[in-house]
Amino acid sequence: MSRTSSQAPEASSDALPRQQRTYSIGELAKMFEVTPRTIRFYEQEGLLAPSRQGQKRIYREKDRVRLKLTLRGKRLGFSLAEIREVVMMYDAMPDGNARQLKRLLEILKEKRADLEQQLEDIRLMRMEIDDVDQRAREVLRHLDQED
Amino acid sequence: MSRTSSQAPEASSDALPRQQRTYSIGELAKMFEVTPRTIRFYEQEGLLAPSRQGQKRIYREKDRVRLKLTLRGKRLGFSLAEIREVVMMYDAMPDGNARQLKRLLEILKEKRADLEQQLEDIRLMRMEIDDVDQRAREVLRHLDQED
DNA sequence: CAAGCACTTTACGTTAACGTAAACCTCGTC
DNA sequence: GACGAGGTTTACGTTAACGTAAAGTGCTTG
Repeated sequence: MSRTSSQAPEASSDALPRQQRTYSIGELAKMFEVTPRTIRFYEQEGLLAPSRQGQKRIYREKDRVRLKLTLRGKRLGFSLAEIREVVMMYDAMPDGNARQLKRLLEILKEKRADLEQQLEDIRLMRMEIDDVDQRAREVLRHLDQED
Repeated sequence: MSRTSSQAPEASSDALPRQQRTYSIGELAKMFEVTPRTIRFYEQEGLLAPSRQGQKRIYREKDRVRLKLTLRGKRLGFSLAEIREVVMMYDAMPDGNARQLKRLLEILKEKRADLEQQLEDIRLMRMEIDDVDQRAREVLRHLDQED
């Protein structure tokens, strides 16, 4: 697992309201500590849809948020397909028909269940780590005393 | 599929204390809902080391616990390499030298940090899921009223 | 003894999620 | 006008974590 990624740093110099700012692919990449390749790949997988200015990709606030959510999902071990499933349905919501919406609710329920399972897993793993930690410190203590 | 209840094949199979029980690869596989292939693969990757009885693998309680821990780690998105790192150092602990032990403590610290990050990620993702859920239900409510 | 399991090894196949390389634009600037 | 720093597409390469298929071993059961 990768290191903890910080909260998105505030857009620096300009007094532009976030909603109007745009980002280049390189900016986003540095911001989230991923490569441009990764960002293009996510687009190819249907997770991002930046507009273009000539050939160049232009990312807006919405895209930045999506990328943030995507990376968070990844840290939690979700596949890109799973993430897309939620993200796309979220976008299709406003004009969604009832069946689509109910399907969405189901998916959300599943995801929530996954998260609960993870919480339990984390709890248990924490305990085990603490245990190993304790033992290791104890062995160390004995080694120190031997000298 | 159905378990034909024949006469008890092996005596005292139930009364065995867990510590003495052994498992076949198939038993473990069903127990954890993975394939035998997966278990063999984990062995090949140095995460399990069952003894043999002739050609067949014999799993003891220790192996079962290891498998459990491994699968939990996987659910949390850790790679097999990461899991092995901890598990193997744990085994090397009793006769470990100081440098090894300190390295282990560092690794544990990292893992703990990962878990904390995950807790935060889960918290945020929960909120977002709740939000999407809310919106979806609201849209549904309106659709129902239209009829 | 043939058949059926459960197990074994060997080895090639597959998928997700990118990495990496090549070859090409398009600026601003020295 | 050469150049370097960004960006672009296309396409092949790589790694982790298994899946899958083939061919063999050993037991027990009708």
